[in-house]
Amino acid sequence: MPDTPDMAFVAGAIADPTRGRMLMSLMRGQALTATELALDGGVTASTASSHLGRLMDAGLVSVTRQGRHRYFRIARPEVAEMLEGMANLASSSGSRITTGPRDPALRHARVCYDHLAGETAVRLLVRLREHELLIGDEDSLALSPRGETWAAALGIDLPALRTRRRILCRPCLDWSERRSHLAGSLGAAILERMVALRYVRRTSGRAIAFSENGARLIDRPDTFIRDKLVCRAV
Amino acid sequence: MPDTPDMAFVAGAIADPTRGRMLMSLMRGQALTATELALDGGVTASTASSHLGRLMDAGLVSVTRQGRHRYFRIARPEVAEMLEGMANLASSSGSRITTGPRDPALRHARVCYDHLAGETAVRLLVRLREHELLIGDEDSLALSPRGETWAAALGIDLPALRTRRRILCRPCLDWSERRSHLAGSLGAAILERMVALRYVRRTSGRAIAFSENGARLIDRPDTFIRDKLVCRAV
DNA sequence: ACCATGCTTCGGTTACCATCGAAGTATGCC
DNA sequence: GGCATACTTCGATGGTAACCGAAGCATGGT
Repeated sequence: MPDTPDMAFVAGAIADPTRGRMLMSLMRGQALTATELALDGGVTASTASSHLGRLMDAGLVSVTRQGRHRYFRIARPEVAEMLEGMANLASSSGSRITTGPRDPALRHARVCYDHLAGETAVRLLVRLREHELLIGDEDSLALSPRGETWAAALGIDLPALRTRRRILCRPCLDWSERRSHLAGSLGAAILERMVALRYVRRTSGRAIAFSENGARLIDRPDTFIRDKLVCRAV
Repeated sequence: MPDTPDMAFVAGAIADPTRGRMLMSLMRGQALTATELALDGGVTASTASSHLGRLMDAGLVSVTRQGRHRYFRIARPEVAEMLEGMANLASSSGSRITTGPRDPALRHARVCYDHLAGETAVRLLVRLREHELLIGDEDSLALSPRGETWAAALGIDLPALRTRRRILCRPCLDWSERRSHLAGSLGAAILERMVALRYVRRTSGRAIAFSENGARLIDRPDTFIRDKLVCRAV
């Protein structure tokens, strides 16, 4: 366990309502400009600039410059995971009222940093386990050999994922559904491939919409991919 | 993702060096009195009392009264996991110098909230995977059928563990070794059993010492348990 | 060159928080 | 009952941080 001063410093970066709102906006997985973050945070540009400096000092966000625009992102997946953990904790410490987004579209499907969240994401995990593409309990997941074939067929480079020091199959508690969906590097890769294949697209804001193929992949991940392979073989 | 004010409030509870030190002391897994925490935090009793109130308000610690003593603990395993994540993040954001405890005894074996940490804990995970008691990558673990038998033989009630909403096999980055050891409800249960069997005992502070049986369990988890079973069958 | 836009820096104001000593309350021991 | 210990509450003090408007700098468009 490392030094506490550093931990308090990192926690301090999160411990302000304005910076918290900024981080939540960034947790949608998209880069945002300083002006956008000022709006989301509800402060002026000068205040936002100061806050963004604090977040960068703490290593929570990184910046890319493009002309006069400054684009900010969550710095690393580990940051997103820690923020998820803290947000879940914060939520569960309070009342028992329904938590998570109120907007039905967001409850249905949204992005949680870099992977699918919402009802459809929970259902996808259920289906993957029913088809024995993922094995183990909901709290202890691993890809089966069949799952490896499935992921490769979807176009996911598993060896590349495994070179990264990041959990492959990480259950993430979906607070709106109070069940888990799939996070980790595999969860991120699945979303990435679905975007690339145009099986999903972002609607305004944070919700996600599925194409017909995307909906079928969610519902019948095994047979959907098998049908695709058969079509290619013919 | 829940509301940001709650997250900022929780982060704010951690965002003070004194409270950070208190939390780190509690991360050793033992209950501590207010006076002990005042000493560890380096403040007077009145300051400590105020800080402990803040930590309780945030749901990070809980208190048990026994006569005039107040015993504080980390409130829930989820809190410990979030603190681990944040501490690891804080450490990795900085320099590349060697992190983790300097004390060789602590590097060798210590408790990280409720499970074994240190060189021996990393070695145990390696051995469990070599013997195919745990399968999957270091970043994606699950118990094998052989592993289920092994855990039951050690005296671990797996069905009971599985009723809990908590990850069974969770890799936890051991910062002193920069490799993973086993956390999660199984990691906690293994330590609990080893304590009950007197295979390990706490030394002063945070380090842990192994009995001969404990050392053999770490080195040869499979054959050690098999030998034990054979002895019982004779 | 001029103007607009995005963003940063500066300086001032206000509110909040961490600290402690003193006093108070509850518990335990003799 | 008296004293010691553990801990909490109160009030005062000092320091820090969040906020903003104004000014300044860099980039882009005409």
